[in-house]
Amino acid sequence: MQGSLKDIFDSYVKGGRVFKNKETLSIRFAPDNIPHRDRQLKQIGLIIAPVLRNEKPSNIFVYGKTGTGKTLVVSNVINTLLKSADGSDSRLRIIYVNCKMKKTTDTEYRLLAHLLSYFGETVPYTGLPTNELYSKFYKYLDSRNQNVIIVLDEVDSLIRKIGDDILYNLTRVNQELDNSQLTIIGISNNISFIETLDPRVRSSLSEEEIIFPPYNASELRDILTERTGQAFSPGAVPTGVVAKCAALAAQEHGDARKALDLLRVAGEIAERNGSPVVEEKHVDMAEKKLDTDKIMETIHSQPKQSQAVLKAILSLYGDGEKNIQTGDVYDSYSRICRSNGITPLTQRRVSDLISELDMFGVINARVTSKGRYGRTRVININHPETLIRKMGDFLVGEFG
DNA sequence: GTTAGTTCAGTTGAAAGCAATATTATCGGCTAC
DNA sequence: AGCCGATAATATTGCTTTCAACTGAACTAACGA
Repeated sequence: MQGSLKDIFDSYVKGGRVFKNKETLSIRFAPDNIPHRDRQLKQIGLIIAPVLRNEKPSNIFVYGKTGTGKTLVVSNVINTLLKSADGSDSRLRIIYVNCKMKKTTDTEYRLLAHLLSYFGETVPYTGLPTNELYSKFYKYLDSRNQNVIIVLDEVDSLIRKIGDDILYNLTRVNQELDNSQLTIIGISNNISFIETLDPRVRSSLSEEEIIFPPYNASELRDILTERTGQAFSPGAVPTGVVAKCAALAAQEHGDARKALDLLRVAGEIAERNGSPVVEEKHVDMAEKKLDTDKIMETIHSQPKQSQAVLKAILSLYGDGEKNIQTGDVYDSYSRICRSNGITPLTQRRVSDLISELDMFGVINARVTSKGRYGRTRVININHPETLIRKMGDFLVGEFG
């Protein structure tokens, strides 16, 4: 009792110091304990354990939606494995590649170059035929007796870009090697992704499949509770707030990442407002802020043309137009292009851009048949006024 | 009142054009023998 | 001779445009009761 009273005084003295260690809420932070993932952890561990005896484990294919702890669990297993292997003489090599990182791995060549660089082999940035890299890679693997595990995080985006040839080649590497062994762990967000693969690749890559189901609200609550202990000052986060974050994130396919973001941003807001305690209204504000940030970010990263289309839509919306149609947008858009010295695209393309903006959730568009008066997309914007104004301000900056 | 056709205003899919990059092939110069 | 880097030649992308078939309900006209 006295301890907690002291805590309250302490935090009061520090002037609404909500966080103790904010780092622990970041995505990059790897906690030692991963609640509700014991089963997966054990499964992967069991499958992969044979490497310690220099035997080849099965290839593993891991899938589950974003924020279900796939990467976390896999990297946890890997680290523990490396620690256990430290003493023994098994020649264990683990390579982790995040295929989403555009720069390093957007072609077969780049990926191989990346893998080779793990072996200390530098290859020219460009200029060598891809086959050369393969044989180099094989040679390197085979040059010494070793057990190599390659973790391909977000393989689905890799395959979408460069096809499944590379997986085919990698999975059959073992037949070519005499001394070494290669195991592949593929991690994917997309569950249906495995079905798009070549059957041969599919069977060898997914010798073992591990599924990460979404967290439900109470599991999320456990995760958050665990992290709040590390991240926040004692007593700064009431259980109601944790529950609220968990519930909000559970609505969105149980994304733990989102739950943590909510909590972190809510904490930041509380701190900024000088409140020593995170309140539920801060969570609401945090959710709005996250939404806004996400949309503003997508807008920022849109190409000029797409921004111009959005500008056209917004200016129609600003004129009080309800039920904006593609034709109107196109007129307004070509006006904007003319006054800004941009060459306008065809209506065909603009139509696609509109549906893209819809997919991103920036606007809301759906095709409606207006009977005798044709068929078109009806566009509206379902955002709070503040966000719309923010969008408008940004686009005025771009297009005057 | 029902039914069968029309019609509009784009939507959607496929194919092809085009410019920017990436990958391969080729060549001349340089080094080591 | 063999290797290296530079450059030319070729292939691959990513974004657009062109062409053309398709859509679905409001509107119309004809139908039958």
